[in-house]
Amino acid sequence: MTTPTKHNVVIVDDHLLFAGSLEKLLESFGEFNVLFHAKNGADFQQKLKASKVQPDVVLLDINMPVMDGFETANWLSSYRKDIKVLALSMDDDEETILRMLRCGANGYLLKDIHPDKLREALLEVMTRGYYHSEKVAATLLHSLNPTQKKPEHHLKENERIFISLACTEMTYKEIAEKMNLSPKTIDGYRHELFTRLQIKNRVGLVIYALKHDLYRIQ
Amino acid sequence: MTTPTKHNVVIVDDHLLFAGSLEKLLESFGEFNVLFHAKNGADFQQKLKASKVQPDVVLLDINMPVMDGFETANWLSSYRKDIKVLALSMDDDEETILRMLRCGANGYLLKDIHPDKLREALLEVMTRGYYHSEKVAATLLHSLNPTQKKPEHHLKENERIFISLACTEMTYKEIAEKMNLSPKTIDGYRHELFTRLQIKNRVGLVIYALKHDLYRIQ
DNA sequence: TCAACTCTGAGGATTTTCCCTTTTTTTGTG
DNA sequence: CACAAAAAAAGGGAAAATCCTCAGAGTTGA
Repeated sequence: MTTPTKHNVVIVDDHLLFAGSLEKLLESFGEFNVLFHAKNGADFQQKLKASKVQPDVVLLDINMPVMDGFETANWLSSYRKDIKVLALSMDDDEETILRMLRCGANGYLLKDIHPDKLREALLEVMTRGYYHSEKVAATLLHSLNPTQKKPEHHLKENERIFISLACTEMTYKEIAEKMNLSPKTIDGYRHELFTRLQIKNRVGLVIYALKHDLYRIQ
Repeated sequence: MTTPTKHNVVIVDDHLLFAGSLEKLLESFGEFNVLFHAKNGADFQQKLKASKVQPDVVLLDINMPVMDGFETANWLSSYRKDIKVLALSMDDDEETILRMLRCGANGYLLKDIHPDKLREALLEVMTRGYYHSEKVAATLLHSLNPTQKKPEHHLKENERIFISLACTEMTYKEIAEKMNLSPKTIDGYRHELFTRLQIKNRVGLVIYALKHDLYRIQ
């Protein structure tokens, strides 16, 4: 696959040295043309609006002053969806990766990758629309499997039932009827659970239930 | 990149005709060797345990009798994690795709793709560990952005704050203090919201908040 | 058999929540 | 400024939730 015209790239990074050398690297590949640099999101917004040529891809650092990568990606994805965003970061924790992707990044690259990977990622993000390294792909898949939150406190069957009913708009009296128990027994359940789970009121119970998957919204 | 030995593939699909032609296709690529066929998950289990050579990749149909693709992938990912699973299906709905990935599939292919894509997917799933078509990648990303459940009821800033505080174990009096308002004002907020959102008590408020992403667990 | 334990539930007190109505204060606008 | 609308606050009262202590009925196990 040959490309007649070069792909236009913009680099947004507050570290001049890094941005500069990144440009050299990109140009050494021969397929890319760096339109301009920006030192943060706000700077990027300005320069992008002023630029006659629009970039195909933006290499976006996450940690920046003034307007960070999250904000910038968010803005760009509403401003021009066709411009691809490749996030660059030192950070490989799930939280950050997912947050960046949620903000509309089309790919996520760790800064410590081999230069060839960068080329691969850039090309892929343009042809395929996305690129994710093994690490990121794994993270994505992992995020699908919400870590099994097992209730550490051993709950009896009736307690389980009571908790899920407590997550509805029923009063305790109604819950008692539904469970064919005296309201006073329900009173006892509640008190026991409050003590055992170290919570103070029904809201705490609802939050506990949701955290431990004893009740599901919708 | 050349491969000295061929990659071993197993096909699990109840449609003999499809499985047979798939084998021919794979062998026409020259890089793959089909170890055996199985007509469902149970059949696959048996044959895998009996086989001396272990496959590198399993092409797994989803819709099968006896033991479907979900179950099979699930089992395989606990039995032998190093055997890659490439799911094959006619189904392109988000639900199915995500479910299959959750069951441990390393890739998801629609049956109506171009044969070349199959080859690409097989090679990629072995080298990279995963493969996802544009459609699937888009689905994955989409699943990150839980469809914006926008509060249909327009909420004022203070109402928003109040709601999220109501999701904690604070009493209304404490919430009032935190918001620098009289408890009676909070009383008013609550009553107004109960009426407007058609809920009966604080639990209803918590549930509403969670549904509409005004409060997040953890 | 008897002590220990669990489940159930009663009595009674206090606090919090919930509801309805009215007043005061703040805010926005011509 | 003046006036209307919105927001904040208050009073009073009923219902629900919360917090104690205690007791009987059944089960279990040494």
